[in-house]
Amino acid sequence: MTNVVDNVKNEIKKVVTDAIEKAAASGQLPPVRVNDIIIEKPREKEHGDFSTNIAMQLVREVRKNPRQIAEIIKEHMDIENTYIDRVECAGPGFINFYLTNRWLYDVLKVIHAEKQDYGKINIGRGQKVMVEFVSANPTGPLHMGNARGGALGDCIAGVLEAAGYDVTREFYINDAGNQIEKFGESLEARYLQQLPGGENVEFPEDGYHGEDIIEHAAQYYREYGDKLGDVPSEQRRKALVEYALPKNIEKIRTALESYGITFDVWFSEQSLYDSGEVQDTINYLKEKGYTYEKEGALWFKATDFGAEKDEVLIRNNGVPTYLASDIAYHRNKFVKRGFDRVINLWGADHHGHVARMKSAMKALGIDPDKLEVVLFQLVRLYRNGEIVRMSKRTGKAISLEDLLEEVGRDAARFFFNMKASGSHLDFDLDLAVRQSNENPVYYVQYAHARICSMIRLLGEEGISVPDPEDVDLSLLVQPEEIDLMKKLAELPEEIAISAQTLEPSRLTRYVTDVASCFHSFYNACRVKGEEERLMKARLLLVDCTRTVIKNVLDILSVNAPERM
RNA sequence: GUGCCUGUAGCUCAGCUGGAUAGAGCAACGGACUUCUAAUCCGUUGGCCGGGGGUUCGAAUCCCUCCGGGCACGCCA
Repeated sequence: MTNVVDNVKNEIKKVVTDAIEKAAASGQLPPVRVNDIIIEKPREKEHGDFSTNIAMQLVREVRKNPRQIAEIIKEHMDIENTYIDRVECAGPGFINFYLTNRWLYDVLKVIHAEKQDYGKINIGRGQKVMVEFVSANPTGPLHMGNARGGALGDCIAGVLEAAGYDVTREFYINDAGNQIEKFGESLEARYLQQLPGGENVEFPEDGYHGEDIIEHAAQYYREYGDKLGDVPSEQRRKALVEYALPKNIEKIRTALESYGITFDVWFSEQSLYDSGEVQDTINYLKEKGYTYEKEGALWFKATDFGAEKDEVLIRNNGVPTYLASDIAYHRNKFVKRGFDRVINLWGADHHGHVARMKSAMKALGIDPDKLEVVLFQLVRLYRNGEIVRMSKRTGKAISLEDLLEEVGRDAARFFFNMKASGSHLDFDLDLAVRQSNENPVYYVQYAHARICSMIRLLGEEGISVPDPEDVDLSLLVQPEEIDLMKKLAELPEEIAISAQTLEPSRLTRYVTDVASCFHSFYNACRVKGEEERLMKARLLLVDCTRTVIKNVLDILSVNAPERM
C-alpha cells in the first residue's frame, strides 16, 4: 500500500512550499497563498523526472515574469536529504526536478515486500459500491454488446476492488414485462407449430425469431408432447416461459463464467413485483405529488426534476412500465440495501434513460450523483478486413460463446478493455488470435512467460530471487533499467486514475508499456551469466516486473502464463 | 428539429480538470539471434489535432459557430 511516486511528489511539494515561504520571508516574493502545487511528470525525459508549473501559476499574483519567479523559488530550495538531485528552471517557467536513482530502488523494495498487493490503494476506504452490468435480456443468448459490457463491467469492478472499495457485482434479470410476454408468445407459436397440423400457425410479427426459441419448443415437445395442446393460451405461455427462462438464465450464467465473470447477486425484476416494491414506489411518488393521470395512464413528472419530458409509469391497460420497475430497483439498491454508490453499465443506445433515472433519483430523495452510468459504444467485428454480423456456422448473430470459442477469454477481455468505453470499438477477430507482436495480449503475456522462464532457468542453477537487503541496487543504472523501474513505480497511480475515471483501458495500456520496457531491457541487458552482484540486482528487477504484470492482469482477470 | 457521444499519422487509438518540440501500437522501409523464449528488440518515414472565430503568458484540451459520423427522442426495454 506504499505509493512511492506519491511520496516523492509530496516531498517535492514540501520543498517548493518551503522555498516559497522562505522567499516571501526574505522579501523576494510577496506573501502568497499556495493551495495546491501540481507536480507532474514531464513528457520529455530531458525535462527531468518531475516538474511543476507553480511559477507560471503565480504570475498574476506576483506580477513578475514566470521565469524570474521560478529562479527565485529555486534559489530558496533546500534539497538536503531528499530524493532530489538537482533542480533546473526551463522553458516558459517550469521548475524541473532531477532525482537520484534512490527512489527507484525504493520502488523495487516496496514491490518485493508487497508482492501481490503492490499497486493496491485505499481511496475507496471500504465504501460499498455496486457495479451492475450485462443484465442481458434473458430471452436469448448474449451478444457482442453484452460481451463488451461484461468485460468492461467486470474490470471496472476489479479496479475498484484494487482501489479499496467493497464491490458487489450484480446482474439484473429482466424476467418481467413486455419482452417476457413476447418470449411467451414466440415460444407458444413455435410449440404449436410442433404439433400435428401446426405448420400453418402464424408467428407473431414482433416475436423472437431466433433458432433458440424453436429449439426450446422442440425440446419441450420431445419431453412433454402435446400436453399444452389443449390448454388456455395464457396457461400455455406461462408453462413454456417457466420451462425456457431458467434454461436461458443458466446458459447466460455458464457463458459468463467461462468469460471469467462471476456475479455476487442475480437480481430478479419479477421479485420487485412479488415483494410489492414496484407498487410501493409508485405509491410513494403518488403521495409526494410527483405523478398525474392523463389519457388513462399514470405519468411521472420527470420534467420537475430536470428531464426533458414526463414519463409513463402505469400504462392505460394497468401494466407498469419498465421505468416503474427500474425506479423501484434503484430504490432497492440505495434505500433497502444501502449502497453508497451504484455504477450501471449501459449500451450507448440507452443513454436517453440516464436523465430519466437521474430525475427519478431526485424524486426519491437520493443524490443523483450516487448513481453513475457508464455508457459504452457498440462493437463492430472484423474478419479479413470486413465487418462480420453473422456467424458463418449458424447464420445467427455472433454470440459470446462464439467469440470465446474463436479468440478465447484472455483476448476477448483484453481487447474490450483497450479502448475507452466511450469510443467505438472495432474488434479484429484475426488479430485477436494472431500469435505475434501485432497482438497486444500476446505481447504482454509473452513478457510474463519470458520472465518466468528466466527465473526458472536461474532457479535450476540454484540461483533464486534475492532479498533487496542482499542486493546492491545501485548497479542498476542502464537507461533501460531506469525506464523499467520508473514504469513499475507508476502502478499505484495508474490504479487510482483508472478507478476514478472508471476506465480499465488505462491499465491495458499501462501493462503494455510495462511489457515494452521489459522487452527493451531484455534486449539490452543480460541477467544470467553477468557478474554475480549485477545479476542479482537485475534478477530482482525482473522479478518485480513479473509481479507488476501479474498484478495488473489479475485485476483484468486475464491469465498470466508462465510458459508460452 | 432537439439532446448525448464522436472527429488527432495510411489504419486503430492515447493525450482532453489548459503547459515545454502532439504520442503509442499496427502498417511501410532498413537493421539485430553460435548467448536467459526473435510471440522480441533497434532505427527511419509518416500530422493545417475536422474548418473558422474567441478566452490568455500559453489551446488538441475551455467557450461559440459551422461541417462530417454514430445514437436517442415509444403507454419498447
